[in-house]
Amino acid sequence: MGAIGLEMKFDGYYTLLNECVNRKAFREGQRVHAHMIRTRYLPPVHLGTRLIIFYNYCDCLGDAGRMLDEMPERNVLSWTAMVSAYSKRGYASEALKLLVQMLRSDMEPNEFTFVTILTSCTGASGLDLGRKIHSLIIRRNFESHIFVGSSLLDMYAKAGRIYEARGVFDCLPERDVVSCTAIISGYAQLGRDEEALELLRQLQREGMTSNYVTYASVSTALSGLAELDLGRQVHSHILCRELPSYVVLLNSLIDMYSKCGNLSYSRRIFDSMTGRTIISWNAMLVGYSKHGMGKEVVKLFKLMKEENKVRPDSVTFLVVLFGCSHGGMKEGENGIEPQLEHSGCVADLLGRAGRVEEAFEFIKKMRFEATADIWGSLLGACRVHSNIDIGEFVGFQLLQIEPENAGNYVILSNLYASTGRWEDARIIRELMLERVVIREPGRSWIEFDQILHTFHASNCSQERIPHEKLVLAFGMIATPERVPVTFRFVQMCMRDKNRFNHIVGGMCSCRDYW
DNA sequence: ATAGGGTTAG
Repeated sequence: MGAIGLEMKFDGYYTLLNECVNRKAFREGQRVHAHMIRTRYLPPVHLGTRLIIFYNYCDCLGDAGRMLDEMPERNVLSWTAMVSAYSKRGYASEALKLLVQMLRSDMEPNEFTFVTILTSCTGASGLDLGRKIHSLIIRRNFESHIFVGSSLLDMYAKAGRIYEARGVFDCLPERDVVSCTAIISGYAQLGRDEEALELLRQLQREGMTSNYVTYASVSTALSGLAELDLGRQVHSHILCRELPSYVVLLNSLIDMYSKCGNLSYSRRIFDSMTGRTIISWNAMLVGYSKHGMGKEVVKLFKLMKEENKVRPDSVTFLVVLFGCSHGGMKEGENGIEPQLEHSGCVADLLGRAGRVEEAFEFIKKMRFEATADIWGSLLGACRVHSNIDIGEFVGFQLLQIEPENAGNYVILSNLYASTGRWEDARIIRELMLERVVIREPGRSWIEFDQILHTFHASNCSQERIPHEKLVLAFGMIATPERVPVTFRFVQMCMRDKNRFNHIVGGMCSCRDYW
C-alpha cells in the first residue's frame, strides 16, 4: 500500500482507496479521507463516489450517506452507489426513500438504479415497493431493458406472482441466459416443476442459451418431480456439455438425486467435490434425514466437524435435529447442543417422543412467539399420540394463525375422529371446505422392479384416506405372490413430497411414525 | 465508479 503524501491529488487518492476496498481496510481508508479534509482537497464527483463505495464496503452506511449529503457535486452514479448499498443489505424502504430523494433533487435514475433497487424487493413483502418502482420504470421506458426486465420479472416471481413475471418476460424484445433462467427458476421456486421444465424445452427450441445457473434451477424442478430417469438424463446432458462443475450446480444435483430416491448418487457427487460449502453438507444431510437414516445424519455431521472447513449454520442444526427424530433416534444420542433458534426442533423432538405435555410446556415458555410450523408439529404429535386436550387447543390456535392451511383442518378432524368425536370431526371438515379454496393435490410414489408408480390424490375428493396407504396397498398387490407377506416389503421405497419411507422386512425406516 | 438469474431447511 502506498503512503499518503503531501502532494496527493486525484490519482493518488483513487489508487489508495481502491486498495482499501480490496483489503477492506477501514482505518486506512478513513485516514485517506481525513487527509483530503485536512489538505482542503475537494474530491471531484468521481472520487467522492469512490469514497461512498469504500464506506459501504466497510459496512459504514452512515459515513457513506454523510458523504453523499456533503458532496458539492453529485451524479447518477453517486446516488446509485448509495441505493445499491441499501439494497444489498435488504433495506428496501431506505433504498426507496433515497430514490424518492433523488427524484426530488431532479436527478434522473438510470437502468443501474432500477436494477439495483429491484433486487431489494424480495418476497411477498417487497411486492408493494416493487410495483411502485415498476410504474417509475414504465414511465421512463426502461421496462424492456434486458437487465431491468430480468430483475423486474424476478421480483414478481419471488413474490409468487408468476403471471406478472411471465408478462414482463414475454414483453422483452430480446432474451438472454439470465432472463430465461430467471423465469424458469421462478416456476421452479414456486413448485411448478412441470411448467418449469416445459418452459425450458420451449425456450431451448427457440434457441436460448443455458449455463450452470440454468441447470441448478432445472435440478430444483427435477427434485420436485422425483423422476430419477429424467434427472439422470439431465445430469448426463450437463456432463456432456462440460459445464464447469460449480459448487452451486453440484449442490443442486445432490439434492435432486436424494429427492429422486437415489442417495448413493448424491453421495458420489458429494464425495467427488473439492470445494464443499455448508450447503453441500446440508443438502447431503437432508438426503439422509428425509430417508430416515438418522445414524448416517450423525455420522456425516461428525465428519463435517472433524474436517473443520465449514461452520454449521442454523439449517444444519435443524436438519440434524429433525434427522435424528425422524430416524427414530432419541435426544442426547446425537451430541448436539441446540441453540435458542432451534427451540422449535426441540419441541418437535419432544412431541415425536410422545412427550406431548412437555413439548406444550416448552413451547409456552419459549422466549418468542411460536410459529405456525411449531404449532403444526405439535398438532401432528397430538394426533399420533391421541392427545385430545392439547390437540384441540393447538388446533384452534392454528386455525386462527393460518386459516388457509387445509392440513391443520385434516389433522384436527382426524384427531376428533380417532377419539370418537364424530360430530366435531364433521364440523371441522365443513369449516375447511368453507374456508380453504385451493388445495395442493397430493402425490405419492412407489418404486419396485425399477418402475416408478405415481398416485395423485383427487383435488375435490371428500375422501380422506391417506393416499400413502393406497400406495402401500398397491405395492402389496403388485409384488409377486409367492413371496411371503413379511418379505414383500424388502427394498420397497415409498415417498411423498417431503419424505421417504424405506420398508425393509416389514419395518419402516420412520419406525411407523408417518 | 453504479446493474440482472442460482444451491440446502421450514
